[in-house]
Order: sequence, then structure tokens, then C-alpha cells
Amino acid sequence: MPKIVDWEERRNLVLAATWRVIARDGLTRATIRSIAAEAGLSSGIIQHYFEDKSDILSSALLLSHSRIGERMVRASAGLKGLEAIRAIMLEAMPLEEAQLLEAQIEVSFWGHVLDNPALRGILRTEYDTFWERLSDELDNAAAMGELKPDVDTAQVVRHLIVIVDGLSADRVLYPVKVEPEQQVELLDAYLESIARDRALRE
Amino acid sequence: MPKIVDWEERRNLVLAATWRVIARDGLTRATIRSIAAEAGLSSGIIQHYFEDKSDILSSALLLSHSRIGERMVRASAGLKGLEAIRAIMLEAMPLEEAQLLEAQIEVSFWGHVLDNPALRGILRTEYDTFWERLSDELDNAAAMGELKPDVDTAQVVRHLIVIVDGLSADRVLYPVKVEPEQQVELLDAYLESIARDRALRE
Amino acid sequence: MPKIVDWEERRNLVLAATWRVIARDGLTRATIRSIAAEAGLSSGIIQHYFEDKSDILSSALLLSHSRIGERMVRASAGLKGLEAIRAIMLEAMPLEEAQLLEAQIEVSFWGHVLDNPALRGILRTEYDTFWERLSDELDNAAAMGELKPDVDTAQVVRHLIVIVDGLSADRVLYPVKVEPEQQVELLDAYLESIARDRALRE
Amino acid sequence: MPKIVDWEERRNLVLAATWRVIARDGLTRATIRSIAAEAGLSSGIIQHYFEDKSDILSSALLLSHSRIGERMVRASAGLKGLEAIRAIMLEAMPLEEAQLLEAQIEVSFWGHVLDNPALRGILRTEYDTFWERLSDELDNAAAMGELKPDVDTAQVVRHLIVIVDGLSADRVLYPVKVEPEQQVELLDAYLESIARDRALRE
DNA sequence: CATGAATGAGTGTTCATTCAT
DNA sequence: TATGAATGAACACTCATTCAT
Repeated sequence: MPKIVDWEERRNLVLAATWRVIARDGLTRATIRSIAAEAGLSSGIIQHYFEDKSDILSSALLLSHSRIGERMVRASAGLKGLEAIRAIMLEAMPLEEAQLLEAQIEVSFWGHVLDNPALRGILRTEYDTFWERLSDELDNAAAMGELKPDVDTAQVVRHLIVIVDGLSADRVLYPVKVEPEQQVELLDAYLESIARDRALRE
Repeated sequence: MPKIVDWEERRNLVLAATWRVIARDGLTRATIRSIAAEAGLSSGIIQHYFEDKSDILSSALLLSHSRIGERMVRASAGLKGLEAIRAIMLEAMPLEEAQLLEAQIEVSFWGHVLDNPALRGILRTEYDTFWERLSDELDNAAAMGELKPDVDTAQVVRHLIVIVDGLSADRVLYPVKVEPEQQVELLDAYLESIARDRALRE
Repeated sequence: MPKIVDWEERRNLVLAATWRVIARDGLTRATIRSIAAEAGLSSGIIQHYFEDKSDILSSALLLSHSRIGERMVRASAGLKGLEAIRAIMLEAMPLEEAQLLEAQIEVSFWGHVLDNPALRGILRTEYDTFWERLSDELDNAAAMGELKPDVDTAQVVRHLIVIVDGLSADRVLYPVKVEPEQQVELLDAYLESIARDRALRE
Repeated sequence: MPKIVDWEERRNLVLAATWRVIARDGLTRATIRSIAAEAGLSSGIIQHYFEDKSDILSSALLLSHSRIGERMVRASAGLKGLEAIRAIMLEAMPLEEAQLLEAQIEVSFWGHVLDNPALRGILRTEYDTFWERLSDELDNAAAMGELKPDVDTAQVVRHLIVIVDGLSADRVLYPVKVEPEQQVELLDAYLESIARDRALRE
């Protein structure tokens, strides 16, 4: 009988190590050796669980996104319209420590999209998924009469994603300039600007 | 002093080549050799004009920023308040081809800030410069009564920079999702949301 | 003793898989993993049946030779002199598909004799065995008066082995240049050149 | 002004080192590092003169062949027919030390043809070149009436190449079995078997 | 008996950097 | 000033081998 290992757990161990290395040292220094060392493994073992380095990086990115997605679902459970959008946005924005790490990973990958066309495809799919999620709830908000009458919903979704991506970049690059409370204020100010008077939370 | 002009010219030649290589192949593939080849120079000569590779990259980033800064000055000459802000923003946003190249360079560098602490310092200084520029004009706008009474100007500046950075990221990563007209609409919608009624351009 | 039969069977299973991998992908790509996969076994189990990789390869070569030897015995049963030599040669030459596979294995190993001194010893023993086999029958042929009077039998044996090895190389490297019929013609022309007139097959 | 080097000489230096490593340690151990060390260079420099490892090996093989070809031309200058063929064959056969090295290289490459399809193409072209060379002179011999009337010249060329390749293999694998004199005797016996009586050398 | 997880040395390759010319 | 030859460290990746299960 072979040594029993939980394949998925093992992969996640490596991917979490990958996240830490990227966030600490940058994607360039996220070598197979440094990832393996961070995970407490030898460099060779990584090829048991991943095709190649590109597979590690893609998987790390996708797992990060899937964790965020799960959090969004949990956070917006039972909510609808603008409240759901707010909950979703708060999970995507780099507020807490854990989300800062996600932002660092995200921004690091952006810088390699020009090198790595495969990455570009992944990010685009993820963009569409996020767009869909926001768009659906914005339609709900419109149906519920939460929005000002002349609001262009596609433009709002676009702006919301710009906010998430801009905040992610700025939080990583200039941490003190976008503290959590400031991020929330920024979001709320924007949501208020599209909401029908008295529509939002009071 | 023609020497100095030549020297500066030579540096700029190399830096423009660096931009092209980064935008085309990504920062990872922007090697000294590829930059030299793009500039039509031998790889060795680059050490006469730059300390090391990191110096090339930093200089390329700074030159790009200084070009953008010059454009902002030109574009906002004679304007004040929200109109000046709009002009400044339009130079920072990735609208035309030239600005797309700048955005590609910018986003590529973001992904290497974690690798390269020197870059982080540069970007932060640049952030502060941009903040100052927007903040000054926003104060003008307030003084001119262009803003809604309860507007938090620091928050607006923060949001404006988030818009620039978010649009830069999204334009590089998902070009068709943020076409130039959509960018301008997004900006104008935001400016309108902070402007006193009838304050903006009609 | 069924155990031993199983063990031998298992080894032969692995060795046949080794042949197939070598013939298909080359000796360089005949890794323990690829051999195990081809045999439908796990890579670890191979160490139960073989010392190490070198043992697998040596054994594969020896088994191939022993199969050829058996075929020679069967083919030359009841024959003597030049007819026996012809029968033996036809088994050693790369005529049919099965013998082409043997030639591919053989030639692949030649290219690794310089890497692997153990192989050299094996091949030399095999050479002597083959020499002996041909030499004995050539002595018979001489005793039977089948040879021209001035024939140097050692030289003939040497030439016969050169033919086998040269044809093996050429059949592997340039298949269309040494088709089976051409090989047989070549052999027959040579045998005729050493045979007393009217001694051979009419 | 750059350091002046003779590119061709530098390449040949590396290729000669490659030959020595292959002949001494085998193709498998002919690593870029070992070749560089044998040539007295650092491993990195090799990429200045060669595309990649495959380019080194191909070039080494082709240079070896081209040297042999040159020797054949020199050795057969002024000769015609069977005498030219004999001179050509004596250059291709592994008689002297230098030719033994060539044979070791040759046989080593044979063992990697199944791994490396590019190699196969090279060897086939070389085969055709050799065939042509022998075939032309054999036609001369026929025209000069040196051959027995019923000789099949294509079959003879095939046999001559089989002799060269078989001797190369055997000389590398079983050196004492095919000493130089024995090789020459073998060749002469074969040539005599295809020559009209009294046609050859007296 | 058998598995496959794990190791670590070795490979080809790339590259910033140095330096003789 | 300028070249490009040369170095050596770092990288992703492969693999025979070991060993806990």
C-alpha cells in the first residue's frame, strides 16, 4: 500500500506557499525552489502535483479567485440589489490582511500578462465572471427601484471593477493612501451617487 | 555643451527602446540584450549610460512619468478647477495608443514592485506628485463653487487616482472592456456626481 | 516452483516493455517511469525485479540476444555448413519487423557502450558466442569441401559479422536503402564468393 | 574595438572538444558543461557560438563528416575506378587513431537517432553523399572493364557501405577483433571478389 | 509484495555583469 | 567611446533512487 496523501491538500499547501512567496518577494522571485522551500518540500516533488511552473502559478491565481468567489457568495447570501453589491465589493476590495495578500498576488500577475498570454486568458475569464456577478445584482437593484432612473448599469459595473482593480493596485503600491476605512467610504460614496434618494441603508 | 545633449539623447534612445520592448514582450523579457538590440546598440555600451539594469528600468519609468506630467501641464494650461482636472485626467487615462503604451509599462512595473524596492520608492513619490496636482485643482474647484457642498476633497482625489490606476490595469488586461469613449463617460459621470448642479460644462 | 516462473515472467514483461520503449522513443527516453508505464506497472516495483536501471538495460539486451540465439538454433536445425550459416545469418539480419526491433535495440545500445562499460563486456561476450557459432559451421563447410581452397575462415567470420552489424546499422538508420530482399541478395552474393563453384544451392 | 576572435576557429575548438568528450565518455555524458570544460571555456560562452546543444552535436557530426570527405578527395586524387574506391574506403574505415575517434563519434550518434529525428535527417543526407561518391567511381570501374561482367553495382555500393558501417561498429565495440590489417584484408578480399581476374593491383 | 511520495543531483538554457581590446 | 567575448550564478525541469506505508 502506498503512502496515502491527500492530493488536493498537498496542492493547496504548495499554492498557499506560492501566495506567500509572491506577496513577500514578488512573482519574479517565486521560483520553484523558493516555493518548495516555503512549503517545506524538496523542489522535485512539485512536479508530482503540477505540470510545470506555469501550472503552479495559474493554479495559485485561480485558487485565490475561487476563494474570493466563495467568500462573495457567503457574504451576499440573503442579500439583494445594492446591499448584495456592497457585500460582494467588500470581499473583493483589499481591506483585511488576507485580502491584501490577494491583492499583492493579483497585481503581481498583472505585471506578467504581457509575458504570458495564457495568464491573460485566465484573467479575462475571471473578469467576465466578476462582471456577471455584479451585473446580475445591479439588475436586481434596478428592478427593485434602488437606482436613479438614468443610471447606465453597464457603466456602473465597469466603474465598480475599476474601483476594485484601482484600489488593489493602490493598496499594494501605496498602502497608507488607501486604508480600509477610506476604501469603504469611497465605495459608499460611489454607491450613494447611483442610488435613488433614501434607497440605501438607513 | 553638446556632449550633454548627446548623452541625454542616447539615454532617451535607450529608454524609448525599453518602453517598446516592455510593451511588446513584457518586463520579464526586457533584457539588456533585447533593449540594446531594439535601440540598435551593442549590449556593452549600455553600461556607459546606466548604472545597471535596475537603473535602466527606473529611468524608463521616470521618463514616462515626466512625459505624462508635461502633457498634463500643456493640456491644463489656461484651465482651472473641474475643467483642469478633467484635462489632467484625460492625459493620465489610457485613451490613445501612446497612452496605452504608458499603461502597459506602468502595469508591468506594478508587478515588479514587490521584487524591486527601489521601484516602490519611485512610484510613491510619483503618487504624491499626482495627488498634489489633482488636489490643487480640486481646491480651486471648491473655491470656485464648482463642487457639491459636502464633498470630501481628499476622498475625491483618492477616487480619481483609483480611476486612473483601475482604468490602466483594465485597459491593459481587458482592452475591449474599457474603450476610450467608455473611459471618458466613466470619468464624466464621476465628475458630475461631485459637481454642483449645472456646474460642469454646458 | 511457480514463484520462480512468475518472477521470470514478470522480468520478461518488463524487458519486453523496455524493448518497445527503446524502439519507439530511443534509449535516452527509456526511463524507469516510461518502462513501468509501458509495462503497466508502478515505477517502484521494478526495483524488486532488477538491481537498478543499468540492470534492466543489460537484461533487456541479453534477453534479446538469447531470443535470437534460440531462433538460430531452430532455424539451423538439421542443416550443416554453408546452408547452416545462411540460416543463422538470416536470423541475425534485420529482415522482418521483429528483427528490425532487435536491430533498433542493438544499435541504440552501441551508442551507449562508451557511457556504460558494463554493456561493453556483455556485447563482447555475445560477439564471441556469435563468432563461435559461425566459425563452427564454417569449419564444417570447409570439411565438406564447400569452400574455395584459399578461403581464410577467420576472415570470413569477421566479414559475416561485419555484414550483420553493418546491415543492422543501415536498416535502422536508412531503412529504405537495405530492404529485406536486398539484404538477402547481399548475403547470397557474399556466400557465393567464398563457395566452391556449384557448391551452393542449385 | 572589440576583442577579436576567429569565430570559425572558436567553433572548431568547441567541436573538437565535443569529439573528445564523446569518444571518451559517450554522447550521454557530452554535456555542455563537460564540453566547455574540455575546451577550457566556461559553459555560458558556448551559446555565443551555437544555437543550443543540438546545434553543437549536429555541427560536430557534420564537421567530422566534412573532414573525412576532404580526406577522401585528397586520397583519391589522380586515381580512378577500383583504385579510387579502395582509397576512399581506406579513409572511411577506422584504421588509424584519428579514424577510430571518428568511428566512436559516428556510432555514438547512431544510438541517438531514435531520440532525435533531426539527426536522422543529417545522417541520411550524408549516406546519400557517400553513396554517390562510391557509385560514381564504381561506374568508372565498370567503364574501364575492371569489374566482373555480372556485377550489380548498386549492390556493391550497398555492400561497401555495410562494410564501412559494420567495421566502424565492430572497431568501436570489439577493438581487437578488427585490427587495421584485418580491415584492409577484408576490404581487399571483397574488392577482389568483384574484380575481373588480374584487374586489381599488379 | 507493491505503491507512489519524496529527494537531490544533474541537465540545457538565460542573463546581468565584467573586461580585454 | 564602444564592442562583444567571456563568466558564473540562477532558472525550470528530469530522473534514478529511496523509503514509508
